[in-house]
Amino acid sequence: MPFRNSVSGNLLMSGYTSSGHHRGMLDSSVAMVRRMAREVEQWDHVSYVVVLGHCASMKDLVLGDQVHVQALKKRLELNVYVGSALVDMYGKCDRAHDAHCIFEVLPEKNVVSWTAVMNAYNQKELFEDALQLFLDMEMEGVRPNEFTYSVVLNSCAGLAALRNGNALGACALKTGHWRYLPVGNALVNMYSKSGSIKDAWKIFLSMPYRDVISWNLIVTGFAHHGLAKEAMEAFHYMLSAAENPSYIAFVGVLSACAQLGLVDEGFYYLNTMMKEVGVIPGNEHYTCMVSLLCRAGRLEEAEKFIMSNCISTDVVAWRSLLISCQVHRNYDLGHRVAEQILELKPNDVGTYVLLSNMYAKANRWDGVVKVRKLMRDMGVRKEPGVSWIQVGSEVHVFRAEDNLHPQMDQITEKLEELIDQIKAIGYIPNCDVVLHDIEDEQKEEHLMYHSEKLAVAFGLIHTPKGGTIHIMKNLRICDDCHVALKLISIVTKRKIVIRDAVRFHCIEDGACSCGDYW
DNA sequence: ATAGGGTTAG
Repeated sequence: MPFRNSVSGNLLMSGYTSSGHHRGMLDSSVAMVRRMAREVEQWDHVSYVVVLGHCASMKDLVLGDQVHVQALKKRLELNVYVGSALVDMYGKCDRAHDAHCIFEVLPEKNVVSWTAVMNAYNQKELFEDALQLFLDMEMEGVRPNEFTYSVVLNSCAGLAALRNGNALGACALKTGHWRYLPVGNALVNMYSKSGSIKDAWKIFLSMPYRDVISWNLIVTGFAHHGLAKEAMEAFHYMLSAAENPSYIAFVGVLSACAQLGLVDEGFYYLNTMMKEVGVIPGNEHYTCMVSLLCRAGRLEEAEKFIMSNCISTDVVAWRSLLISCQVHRNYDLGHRVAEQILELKPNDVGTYVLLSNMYAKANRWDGVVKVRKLMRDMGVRKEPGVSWIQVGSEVHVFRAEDNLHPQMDQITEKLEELIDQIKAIGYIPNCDVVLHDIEDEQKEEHLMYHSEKLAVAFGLIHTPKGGTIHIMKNLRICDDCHVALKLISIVTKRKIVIRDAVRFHCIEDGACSCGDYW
């Protein structure tokens, strides 16, 4: 999943058993509906729970709604079992709001009801709300069990809320819930997505059992952190543990190779996958190969690779090439690729922004204006850049040129001080990316107020000396911020971990783990 | 008898 999820504001902090009279109920939904109409008079609350479980696993909202109506007629919707099953069904059918409404009116809520509604929010990527529900549940005195832990750890992973995740991890350790495989996996996932790959690895090693998901998580975790060697080692460790190498693990290894431009290794794994392991490569793998070739500067080969590997209709693969055209300043190919993408997906915001940035880099201001007009005509708007940082039990959110934060004066002052300090050791604002925010006016100070710079300044004020600063961002970090953050890591002697839309940048002593290519 | 949980490219 791309790390695009954002946060909203300052908060925080079945199956069917074929026994008895249920036999044969699940032949098909149509048959079910008919049968329901015939037999519904005889249903008790257990029947409802079983049928709703079926609707949930089949994501059959049509049937689910009908069962709901019948349950209302019989006044069974307030039964804690039926109610929880309804919450779960609506959650799984992507109707978090309905799930929450049913949950709200339940007179008796147990840990299952709470877990089901939290899960419904996770499904919708409303991780902040899910986490808040967990806190509410604790206030009500309902004790979490292993199911709850794995769900709420997932919310933390989605928010990259390391502090909450850590606290929950400590509880899971104390209560022993961490021994359950899904909880262990959720912990590995949470640490990895929150920027603490070392802790993810620690948990992974201490897990009493591992399954293919544990292995996939650790391989892709290393990959996201740009630790290609470790990803490959984990992959081979996986093989030696007699775990079948999976489709997903290969995605991890290939993306690790792509990040470091290890062309030979990448092709070696692609061949191994097809010829020795018998896993059929999919779009994900081919896209990794495209970015691998791009990373090595072999753009024309990358283009040929897309055309000859059945992914010529895959926007992600083309966009990977487009980004690379911008990085390598190959504007002719870039234009061709942008046209290609817009033919496939005329409203693709990212493509317009990249195109405009390419024009800006080439000082083609006429082109920039043209793209802006085109965007307006097409009615596409750039997604605003948002960065956030967790300090204490609160998440603080910054938008580019945000002046909404109550401590904005102090933050600006700190930032100006930092900019002066890094200018003294060679920082020159990089105007290429002034138009990163294409909707905005072309003012110099835009660079200075990119959301990640604000978040770092805030982090420096509010975290203990020498502590690592963890920042999350919904878009990819821009060139100028990347340079600035590297220099800030020198003058402040701080480690800065920033997770952007696609990967982690671990910045320390003036160097970044991405090797300045992303 | 009956309800709830984990992984995938950019």
